[in-house]
Parts: sequence; C-alpha cells; structure tokens
Amino acid sequence: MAPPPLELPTLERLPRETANQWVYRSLRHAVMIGVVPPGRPLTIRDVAATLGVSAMPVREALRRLSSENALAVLDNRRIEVPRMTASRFRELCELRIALECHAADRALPYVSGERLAELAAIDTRLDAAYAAGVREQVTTLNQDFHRRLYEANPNQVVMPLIESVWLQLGPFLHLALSRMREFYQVDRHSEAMAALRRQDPLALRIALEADIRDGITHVGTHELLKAYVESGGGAIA
Amino acid sequence: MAPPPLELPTLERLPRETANQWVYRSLRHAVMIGVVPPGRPLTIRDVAATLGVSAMPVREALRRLSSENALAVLDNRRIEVPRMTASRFRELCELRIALECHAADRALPYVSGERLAELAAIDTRLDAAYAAGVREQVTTLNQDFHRRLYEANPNQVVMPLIESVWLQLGPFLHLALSRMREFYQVDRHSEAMAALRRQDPLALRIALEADIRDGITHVGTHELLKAYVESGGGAIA
DNA sequence: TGCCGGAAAATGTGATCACATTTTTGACGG
DNA sequence: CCGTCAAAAATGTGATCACATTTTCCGGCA
Repeated sequence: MAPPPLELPTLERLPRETANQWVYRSLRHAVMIGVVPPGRPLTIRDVAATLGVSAMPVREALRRLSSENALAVLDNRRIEVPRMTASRFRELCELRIALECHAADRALPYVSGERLAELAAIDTRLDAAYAAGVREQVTTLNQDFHRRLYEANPNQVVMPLIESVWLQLGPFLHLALSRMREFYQVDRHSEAMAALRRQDPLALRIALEADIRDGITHVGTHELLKAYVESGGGAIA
Repeated sequence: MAPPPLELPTLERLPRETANQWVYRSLRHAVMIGVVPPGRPLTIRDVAATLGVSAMPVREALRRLSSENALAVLDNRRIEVPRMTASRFRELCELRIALECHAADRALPYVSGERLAELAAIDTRLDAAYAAGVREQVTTLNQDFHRRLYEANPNQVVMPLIESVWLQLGPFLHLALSRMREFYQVDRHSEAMAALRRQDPLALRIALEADIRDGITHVGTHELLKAYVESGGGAIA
C-alpha cells in the first residue's frame, strides 16, 4: 500500500534565503514538532515535490539533517526519522542533562543582569503560553530559555550539540507535551535564575537537571513512550 | 596572490563506496590531520578538481562536514577550516572531558571481558606506535581506544557528538603531537582499564579526564596554541 | 600615491538529465 | 494459497549546465 502523502507545515520563505536553507528549516521544524512519523521514508523527489523545489536543495538539506542525527540513513540509502526505543530515549535524556549542565557551568560566569532580565522575560512568556495551552509555543520558548542561557558564554561550542539532542528528542517531546498537565510544575526556571543571581554553580546544575527531568521523565514518560513505540513509532527496545 | 594549490592526502576509494562517502572521508581525514590550514577557503571546484570528481559529491561532503562543525560556513557562503582561538580551544577541551566522562559512565556497565581484551590490544599497539614515533597512528589508535570503550554501550547517541569535538580539535591536536615527548607519560589507559575491571565509575572518570588533559593541556598547550595562532592559524582570542 | 568603481573572473546555487541501485509488482509454478 | 523470480517502477547518485552572487582585478581620478 502507498504511504500517506507527505505533509509538511509550510514555513515562510525569508527574503534572500536560499532554497537550501528554507528546505532545511522546513524539514527541521517538521521533525521537531513530530509531524513526520518515525520510520516514514523521506524520499528526495517526494520532499522536492511537496515543497516545490528541485531535488538539489532537498538532497543537501536531508544530508545535513542526517549529520545532525535528526534523520537516519539506512543501509538501503533510504532516509527516515529515527525510530525511538526506550533505551535510546533514556540515553538521550541522560546525555541532554550532562550536556546542558556542562553548558550552564560554562555560561554561569558570563551571565549579566541584562541576560537575566532577558531570561525572566522569556520565562514570563513561557508561563503565559503554558497557561494558554499553546503546546508548540511552550516547546519553542522553553528551548529559547535554555539556549539564551548557554549562549551567555561567548565561545559557543556546546550549543550545536545540544540542538542535535533536542532534535532527536523532538518528535517524542512534542507527544509528551500533548498530555500537558493542567497544574503547574515547580518552576525550575525560577530556581535556575536564582542560582544565576547568586552565581551558584551547584544550585544551577540541580535546577537544570530537575527542569529537564520534569519536562521529560516526569510527564508520565513510561506510558507515553510505550504508547509511542506501540503505535508504530519505533521498534521494541 | 593566489593561494597555494590544494593538496589532499589520497585515501583509497573502497569498492562500492559512493563518491560522496569517499570525498567525505578524504576531506575529514585531511581536516583531522591538519593538512588544510585554518582559514584556507575550500571551494567546491577546487576540491572537485583535486579529487577528480564532479561538484555534486563535493557539495554534499562539504555541507556534511559543516554540519559537524569540522568546517565553518562564512557569511560569504565560503567554507573554511575554522580558526582556533585560545578560549575556543579551552571550551572544546572542557566539552571533550564532559562528553567523554559521561560516555564512559554510560558504557561502564556494558564492558565485558572481551571488550577489555580488545582495549588492551589497542593500547599495546598504541604503545608501539608511540615508541616508534608514528604520530598519525598514535592519534588514530588513541581515538580507537576511546571509541571502542564508549561503544560498549549498545545504545549509541554520544559517539557522534564526541567525533564532532575530535574533528574540531583535530588540526591542533596533530600539531601538539608533533612535539611528542620522548618519555612516556603516565599510562592513563592502564588506569582506565583497571577502573573498568573494578567497575569503578569514579576512578574511570578520573583516569579519562587525566588522559585527556595529558594529551591536550599537558603537552605544552599554551606555547603551542600561541605558535599556532600566531602562525596565521587563527585570530587572537 | 591612494582610493574609487566597474568589468572580468571565480564561486555558490539551483535545475535537469542519465545511469545504477533498490523496491515493488505481478505472473508463473508449486 | 503461497513462494519465486523477472520485469517495471521508484529512488539515490553523479555529471553538466545556466544563472546569481561574490571576489578580484585594473584603469581612471582626486
């Protein structure tokens, strides 16, 4: 049977943006919000036709996302969204914690009052989005919060790796958020900001790890992952 | 004035290997051993002519290495080996330690007797190469040792990120090895293997961190980096 | 001499085609 | 009814071309 037609959310093509970049952004976004089911083969011609460009930019975008481990290249040379397993998920979570705690450590000395204000502003908008139940925005703003924190360090070498992990967790995180709790969780971002103000590395690590675990492990991960895997999202671990 | 002609070490093209993979391997190897001076622009046509292939595989290989942060894409759309600065170097070292310690932690429970034997074998060959002063092989075998250790964990998500960091440190590490000491340093690999045998996570971390610092920071980094930067290798930090 | 400005060369980008490999299809025989 | 295998379709790979952008070069002018 033929696979369902590929549907990609249309991202506006920025002025002076190359087709390459546009295709890359579109595919990346699609993967991140999980509209492409894991295991669904992404063929060059298919994506090209869907986005209305030639094969060339698609090839480079697919290759790029593969390098970032957002897509998997099979032996067949076919490309798909990687399937998730319970153990891979666990590894990704632990890796995310290790990476982000390290990034926070290295950013801490550079965090200025301005930066703190910016983080607070993002957090406010995040709370609003959370209260309004706008899932996609919650994800985006949460990532913004973390990204802007780590970017306080002017010598950025960690951020690209963190983005890679986010991409790999992306499809599933989005699913987890779909069962977003009504009640607020403990505000780990506030704790993190307090730690930043006190220049307290240990407290910062603790707050971040708790924040990540809250967002991932705590939201009924086990059941969610099980449902995800069983719905054809991936092989059994 | 015209830049010096591009010279790339010729890697044998494996049977059934696509041009894409071959170009990727060649460029990657060239970057890793530091034959391409940082800042040297890598043009598609140039690489294509040097390797005797068309532009297509080169484009994808360059794009791929850029995604792995082995190459930098400038605003001009030009691609070059990233320039090194003292602070970027420091960040990369710390990141490497954080990543590899984490990887070792996650691999430890999976390390079998067979695996330990394999590591010991690699280490033996490494000692031989070190004694013989074969720089390139020392680098390769050292990486093999670390890679095979982390790969004990069957759910590999860290390794690609570590490889990325290796690539970014590559050009400079190679330089550092060029002043390889005559006397053996403390054998950190033995310490690591002892820790593995005892299933002792903390000792493993300590051994690995020491091993990495020995290989990087200890080999007169400061002077080397200074020389490297001043020789046109990168901007002043 | 030093600096501007446009022409010429170099380079990246995107489209299209030919071909090799892989996957799917469907007819045939058990 | 099911497995097998060859033909057909789909797909990835690599080459080549046309065009837009960028860089380099060089003559003219202050």
